Amino acid sequence: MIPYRGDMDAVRVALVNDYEVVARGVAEMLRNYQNRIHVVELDLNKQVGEHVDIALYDTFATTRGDRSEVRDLVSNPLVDVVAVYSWTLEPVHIESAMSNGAGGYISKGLPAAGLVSALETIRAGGKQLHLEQEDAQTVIVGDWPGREEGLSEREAEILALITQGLSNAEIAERTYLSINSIKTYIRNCYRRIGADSRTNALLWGIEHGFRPDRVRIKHPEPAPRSR
Amino acid sequence: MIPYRGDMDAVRVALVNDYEVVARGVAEMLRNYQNRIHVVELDLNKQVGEHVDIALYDTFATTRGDRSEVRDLVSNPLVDVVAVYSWTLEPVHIESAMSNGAGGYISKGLPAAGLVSALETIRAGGKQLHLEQEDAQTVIVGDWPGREEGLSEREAEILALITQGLSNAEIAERTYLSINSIKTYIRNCYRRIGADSRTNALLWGIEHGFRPDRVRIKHPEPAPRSR
DNA sequence: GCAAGTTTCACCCTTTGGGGTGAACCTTTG
DNA sequence: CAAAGGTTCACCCCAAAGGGTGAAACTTGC
Repeated sequence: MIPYRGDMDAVRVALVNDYEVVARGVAEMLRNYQNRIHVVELDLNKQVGEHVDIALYDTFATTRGDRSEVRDLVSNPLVDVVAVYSWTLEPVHIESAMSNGAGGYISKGLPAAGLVSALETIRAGGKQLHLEQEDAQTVIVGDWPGREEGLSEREAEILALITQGLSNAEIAERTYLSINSIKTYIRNCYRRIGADSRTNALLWGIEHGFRPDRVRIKHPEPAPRSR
Repeated sequence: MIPYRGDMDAVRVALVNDYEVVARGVAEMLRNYQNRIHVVELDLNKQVGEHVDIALYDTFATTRGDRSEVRDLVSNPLVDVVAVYSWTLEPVHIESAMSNGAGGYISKGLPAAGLVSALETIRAGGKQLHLEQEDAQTVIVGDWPGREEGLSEREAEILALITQGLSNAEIAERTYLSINSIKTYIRNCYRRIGADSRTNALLWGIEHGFRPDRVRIKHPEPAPRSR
């Protein structure tokens, strides 16, 4: 009845992040596992537009700070399970995501095989948390804006949040880091890209792919005034 | 020999400013004087690409801070005379422009008729400085980005320079104003557009036409780093 | 093992930005 | 004439940003 048995068993996964290069990087990681993971295209609005077993939500530079993405994904009837994919592994953050309805939490530190295994396990209703790799395999990392320019993923994330217009305090809150860590990243980031001010860094970011592909930038609405 | 006597006498003028809406605003002012002023289109690079009697250089939010635009225009063999069009009328600034090769200086406070008259006079080799209107005519102002959103021209100029990535000190220097004036304008500007930070104002500016149409934004070059 | 890179954080100090108040002058509008 | 708006500036004070130094833990590559 079904032409391909492999496709029938493959986990249907939507990769969700506002930076296409990030989603593409994850897709690239999964390329060698096409018989086990079927990456589903998002619709024109970058939404999950067809049924998927798992929406894999990458937390890189989230454009909303209230974790509402997870709740939105959970409430999408086309999504069976939402799995959060993040470097942040503290229990308080994991709990927060789960309480928002996530059905899985996967560390970005896992190698591709571990990610695949985690997705399959979650789809099958098994263990939800996949935080550590189980053997010493080489971790193949994904992709992010600014990587070609020499930015680490964390540096890139901070710059992306600057490019969204967030203050240092807001970035610290968004990333669960200390303000001091943020300042350190900013310092390093400016040094790398040759910026000497926030506005210049922001403009550099806009020119180098740091603008989210979904335009949900935090900035003020116009204030009309009669003149 | 010449089909239209009017066109033969009309002053050929190129309107030069990095914000198209500004140039368009001036062109609109001159619309009722088409028999006396022929506005010449710029080429695809926004350069003066054909012979003109006068290049009218509007100083709104100049994207270069060293007055090199005037010198560049002066050295363009297609340009007979460069006239600076500005609100700034202090002798020191006028002298600076003239010493850079400008052959005229016109106040933006002149009504359209005064501007037309000034252009004709300059083209004819007469008086170079046209700083005050000679009678109480209604001043029809030009246009600038953000005008529809309720920004005054000065507020818009400051925001445009913020959007170019300049610091307050740099803006003060560029506009010949005190740092305190800049801060006042910024305050008022933020209130009008509903911004609470520079980065948000910058992002607003980008979304609302404050990006120069010629991409000569002051921002850093990439700093490549081997990784 | 060592060096370099990444991540995270503290602390010190300076610079830049931002909100407020007040004031003067000019122009336009009612 | 008065009010409103635009332009310009001073001054006060605080917040946010930014540069520096140091340190710890971990990972990766030589």
